[in-house]
Amino acid sequence: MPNVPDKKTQLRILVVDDHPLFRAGVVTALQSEPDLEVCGEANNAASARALAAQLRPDAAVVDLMLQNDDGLKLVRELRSDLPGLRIVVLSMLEAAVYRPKAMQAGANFFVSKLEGPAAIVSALRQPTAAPRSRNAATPHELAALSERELQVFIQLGQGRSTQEIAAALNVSVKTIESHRENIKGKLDLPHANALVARAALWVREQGLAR
Amino acid sequence: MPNVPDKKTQLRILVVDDHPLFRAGVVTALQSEPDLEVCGEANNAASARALAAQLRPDAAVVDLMLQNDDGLKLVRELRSDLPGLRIVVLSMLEAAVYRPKAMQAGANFFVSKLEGPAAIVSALRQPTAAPRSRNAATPHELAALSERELQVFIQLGQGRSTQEIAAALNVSVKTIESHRENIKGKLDLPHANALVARAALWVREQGLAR
DNA sequence: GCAAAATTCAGGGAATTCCCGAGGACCGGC
DNA sequence: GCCGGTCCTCGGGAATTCCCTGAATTTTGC
Repeated sequence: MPNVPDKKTQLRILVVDDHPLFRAGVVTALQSEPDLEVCGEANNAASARALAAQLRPDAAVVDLMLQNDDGLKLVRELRSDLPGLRIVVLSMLEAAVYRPKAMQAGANFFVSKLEGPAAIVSALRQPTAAPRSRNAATPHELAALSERELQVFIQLGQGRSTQEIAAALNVSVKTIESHRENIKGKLDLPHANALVARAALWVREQGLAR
Repeated sequence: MPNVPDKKTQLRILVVDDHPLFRAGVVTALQSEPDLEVCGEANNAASARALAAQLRPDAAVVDLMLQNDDGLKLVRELRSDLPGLRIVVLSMLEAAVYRPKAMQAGANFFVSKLEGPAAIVSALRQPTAAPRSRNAATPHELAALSERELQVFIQLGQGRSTQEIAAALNVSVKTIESHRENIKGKLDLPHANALVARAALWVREQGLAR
């Protein structure tokens, strides 16, 4: 029943997102384009890699915030597994912070979820930009934070104690203390209270609040 | 052109979500059900209220995390505007935390975005659970704080250290420590980080920042 | 493969937090 | 006028955190 366009020009796409509703939205949007074909869907990193290896799609649309996995790590792995893969990263979070990280991890495009389906379709059709790591302008002040530091920063903003964070991340309290110090350095914050207050506001803006 | 089922049994639904992709997913899912009809879409609180007033839908599907607006506030307003409206709240965030908040704000159902489209459809078809809006208000959870405690609380929220606050108020550090302890007791906060984070959010809401 | 960055943690003194207690001021009620 | 309650102010002291230095290991970037 479905029309079968020229297979040479049809892009086969893998969609990775752990939110069923959101994934459905993406798939619907892509399926309505005749030159795009969703060849697989995954809701976690492991099945994404497995499907990618098996299906060898032309492109992958990957959500950064996977429930149990690290989206950036998945991007790196996919880039390593299939160097020619066109990777479009989606993220709910602030583009200024995560675009550089995503691009550096090997993504070809970054689309905010605030943008519409057209942005994804457009990205998929773009002549493949090299996985340029050179991030464009205005790096957000928090872009300087590493992934781990961001995790700690978020939990601080949620009002958790150093001890609680250490327990949650399964590392020593000393490690969290180090992260706190590094974050303070990168954000130029004078002491603990300023750090927590700053983190709380950011977390609120990002909708990550308790 | 469109099929026109029995108007008595067809539910007219307003979809509110600021993420175009996500909204598309929801709309697609609902439109595929013959007894449901999406009569309007909004991407912010203001247009949601306007559309609700104009279209008078039977139900609304509302995302809790709107970029520039407060989803809970919108739910309260919709409940107040159209007491008979069936409100289904969607949220990316932790259900255990936000379900009670949403229900108290006047929602009839709460669906996690981790659940599929079926959960929304199912919720819309449920016999309406009482809205039990018994909210009235949360006048000032901070009303219990004394004048002095409020001063300390505000400065904590502005990211100042105990020492800085003591200097600013011309009292001993020990005094500020006491105030901190009393505030923690009154607001039922477990430790310093929770206190500062809480204060930072309140200070921002009141426009007292920096 | 090498340099840089990230992540992990230790040691240890300084500082803060946290709990217990307490004295004087103020205020409304009996 | 006495009494109970709250407020504001501090002290002692143990527990905890902060903060700085240093460092080993792993990961990432050319």
